[in-house]
Amino acid sequence: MKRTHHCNELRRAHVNQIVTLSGWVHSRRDLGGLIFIDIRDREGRTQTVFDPSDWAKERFEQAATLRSECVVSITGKVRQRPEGTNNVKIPTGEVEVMAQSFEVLNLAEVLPFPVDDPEVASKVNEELRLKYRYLDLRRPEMARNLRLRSKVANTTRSYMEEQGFLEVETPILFKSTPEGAREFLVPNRREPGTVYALPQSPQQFKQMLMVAGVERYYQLARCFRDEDQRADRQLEFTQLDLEMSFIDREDIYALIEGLLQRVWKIALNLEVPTPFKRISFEEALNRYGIDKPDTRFAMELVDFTDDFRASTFKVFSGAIANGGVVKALNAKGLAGATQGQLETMTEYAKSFGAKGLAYIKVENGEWKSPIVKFFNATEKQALIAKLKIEEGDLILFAADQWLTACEILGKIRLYCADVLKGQGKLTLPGDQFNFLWVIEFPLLGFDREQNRWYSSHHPFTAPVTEDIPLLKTDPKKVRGQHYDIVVNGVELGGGSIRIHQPAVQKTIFEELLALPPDVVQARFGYMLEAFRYGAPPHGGIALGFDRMMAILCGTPSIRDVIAFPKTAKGTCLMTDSPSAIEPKQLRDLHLELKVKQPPPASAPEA
RNA sequence: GGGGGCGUAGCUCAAUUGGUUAGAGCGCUGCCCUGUCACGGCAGAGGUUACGGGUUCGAGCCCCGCCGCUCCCGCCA
Repeated sequence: MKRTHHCNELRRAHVNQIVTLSGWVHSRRDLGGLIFIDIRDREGRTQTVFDPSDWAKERFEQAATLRSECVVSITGKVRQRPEGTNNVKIPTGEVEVMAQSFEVLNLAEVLPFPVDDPEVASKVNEELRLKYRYLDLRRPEMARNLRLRSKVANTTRSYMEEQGFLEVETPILFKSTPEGAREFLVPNRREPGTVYALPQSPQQFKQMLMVAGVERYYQLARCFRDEDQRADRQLEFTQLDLEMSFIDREDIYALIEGLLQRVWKIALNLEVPTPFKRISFEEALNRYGIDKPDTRFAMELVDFTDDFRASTFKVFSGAIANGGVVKALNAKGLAGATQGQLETMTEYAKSFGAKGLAYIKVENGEWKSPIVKFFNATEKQALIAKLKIEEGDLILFAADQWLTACEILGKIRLYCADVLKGQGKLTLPGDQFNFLWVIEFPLLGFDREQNRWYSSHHPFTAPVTEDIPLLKTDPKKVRGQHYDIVVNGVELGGGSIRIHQPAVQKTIFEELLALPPDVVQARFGYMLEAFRYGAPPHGGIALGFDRMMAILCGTPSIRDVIAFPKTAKGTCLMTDSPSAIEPKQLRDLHLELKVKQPPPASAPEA
């Protein structure tokens, strides 16, 4: 019996046809005389009916033994359901299949957790879901995520092809470039002591493709970073990686806006307006305290540096005298914050090196605060005017160096938003997507501990042309031609116009990043050489594909959009990897273990 | 590397200040049931309270350790 239709296909138009459905027993309702078996496949489910008058007693009893998740083929005649028995919850609910014959293709033991009940299944311990991922993926919600991912990948590829991009695969076995994220290393059997590294991104290869004259490259590229994980970070993840020649930033903006517009239309049937808003790094920090602002709610930071420059409150005026700033935000309606909530916010402030967190609770027409007694009338008036203070508000202050003060309040702003959401005072519509380009990042940051400059993005980012003279005089002021695409507070991706002149690249490596020439030669020599043979101006971007899918699927964790994700500790609970290896494998690789090797999985526990 | 949360039946969860035989719903097994779709009814089985110690007359509960999952900070050019 070969299947003739899938389980989401039959409608009234199919009535009287003989059909065969194949799939899993989703549920069985045995009424004694009459048995209903819902058969489920990837597409949906269909009700089949076993009527004893159609069957030999023995065969009918066999049908009664079919239980959840057995794999079956059922053949029968499609008919309209009797009056009043339609199931409006499923698309096939107007018809049913009167079973005439069935074949059990495989039995199923009782599952470790239910896959047929979304309410229960969505709450199942993730450890169990990961161990039995093949069952977890049977759940319609997870299957939907996989399907949407495939659809979006497909949409992305068509769009990129339409735009003249070539999909090119780059190596997974790459070389170690120990700047940046920790890498996964692969020992080389052929030359003891040497290793490959798995790429953190195809960055260098895609730039070489530009030198190669590919002009427009893209790839759904697997990337690897051996860092600790998060809900939105896995050891291996997928990026839409692309690079273009003979373009400027505007071309990238337009390309990505077009792509996201199409993806959102196809995945969610939503019209995304373009062009996206743009905000400079500096403005993002000033207003939201973070370089990936969630602009769906305001609660913006307000500057009070000028108002408190001469204040008798030394915590504020002192910070300003030290070259710092005073900033505040108004958490509207949060005057009732608990002691614990205030402590959490104070901890945020302290984690940035602040001594504490100044606040004002506006309750019963009164300003309740340990610091308000230090404020004079003018200062109070400035607060009321700029923060629009009203009954029930909670005002929070940061007085510190500019970046630190912004970041403290940025954290607190997000925390307050979470609290307000929990109290139902802030509601963000599920179909609101605030896309935003964050631009004009500083090209370099300064590491006080190591007393050296580092690239805030990566060392291939081109400076803004008019800032190039500042490279040697005031590196801190140099802006990079870098851009991040942000949606609802999530960094969806980032990229830049790259350096294509060997001299500029060399200056960055050797003079600013202070890499010794021999190190530069060993790591990047081939790039510098390549740039000498006619490198076109070029730039690109990479979008976190898993993150984008998580947003589209409405889930907080990228694990829900990756078929076989790893745990926070980097293990695969289904296959039990990583695992110990045989001594012979170590010998082949010329490796010796300094730690006691864990016992092979088959050995009994010691 | 650090901080928080969780771990009780196959699953989801209860269990008063530390006090009787650790309960419920779902699932499972058996019987009954011809229009169910969260089918219904009756009966039943199912527990090393993650694991190892400790305190106590007595520990699911308190303490120490350890394992696992998870969230966050650091980290992620």
